[in-house]
Amino acid sequence: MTVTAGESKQVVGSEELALWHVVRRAQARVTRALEAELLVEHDLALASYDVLAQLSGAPERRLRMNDLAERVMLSRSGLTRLVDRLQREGLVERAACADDARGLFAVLTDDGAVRLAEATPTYMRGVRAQFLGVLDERELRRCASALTKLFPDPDPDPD
Amino acid sequence: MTVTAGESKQVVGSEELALWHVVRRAQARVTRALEAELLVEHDLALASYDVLAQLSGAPERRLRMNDLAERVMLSRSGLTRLVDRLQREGLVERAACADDARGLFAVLTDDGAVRLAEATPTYMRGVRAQFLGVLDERELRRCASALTKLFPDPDPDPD
DNA sequence: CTTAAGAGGTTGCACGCGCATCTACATAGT
DNA sequence: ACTATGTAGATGCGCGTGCAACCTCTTAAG
Repeated sequence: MTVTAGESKQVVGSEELALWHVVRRAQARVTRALEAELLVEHDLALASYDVLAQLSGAPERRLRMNDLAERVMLSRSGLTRLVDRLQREGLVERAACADDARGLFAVLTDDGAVRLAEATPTYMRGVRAQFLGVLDERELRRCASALTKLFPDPDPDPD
Repeated sequence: MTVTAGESKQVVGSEELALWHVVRRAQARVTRALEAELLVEHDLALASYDVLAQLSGAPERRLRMNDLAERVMLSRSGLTRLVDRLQREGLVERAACADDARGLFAVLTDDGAVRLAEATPTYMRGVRAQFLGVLDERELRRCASALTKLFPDPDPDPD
């Protein structure tokens, strides 16, 4: 701990903290833009898009609720409600699990697949426009590899 | 648009999208950890910490509500409520603005400064542990510079 | 001075989320 | 078989947040 816990200003690894702040700002910015675009153009929240995308990339287009919750970074209860909504819209179904009687699958319906396909270009465009437009490829690759060291992503990246 | 909006799998600039996903995961992960630590150790939400930090770095330890809202990436109404809470805790005060009768300053109190000083080591430690521990300096600097191009940060970085 | 347009902040409202709790099932341990 | 511990999901509840509407003050236009 290189910190003195002083009155109000201390300097410690400012570059590292700067990166963290930049990441926060970037995330917030892109998330907002993406959310708004998806909502107006496809009436689809970003979290919903995430769910559909994960299911789409999964074998048999189905995932256990628990699994899915982890992948979309939601609490179990949060996912329960979200899947409720998506089910009401007919984009997702629940299916019992043969191996485990208490388990449930969230299954992407055909309608869900269609909505996902419709929304994906918007998603792509949003990310590229908001997030990547300015960066060149080498820098992107460096950032990705650097950050990936820390967070080995469990998603097979269905995009 | 290099996207065909196909059935379920299309590939387009996978590195760029991968970076975006990594950033999202990183942000979520660190945010959660930070929030939890600050909450248990200092009974302070991350958003509250942000407000205190911004005020601490501002001249006269005060900022216009509008300004502050933008810096901490909250809507005006969101900030109104947050400052309400902080004011109830005595960490922040509201002060009228001489130049503009409808304007208000949020002002960091001494108690607020103390709480911030107490919490800052936890914040630092959390960021370093969760976010930076694995990365080496050069990579960090590259990421920072790359991302900063996109998001020129308005914060004077009070840390 | 009067009016119109706009910006700063706050309030009503609804929504999405997490935590704690609960039920149902699973898997030991005896 | 019986009990205990743990896991998968769902529900009650409270909280924080954004959007739209509102009020107040400012600024420009006539």
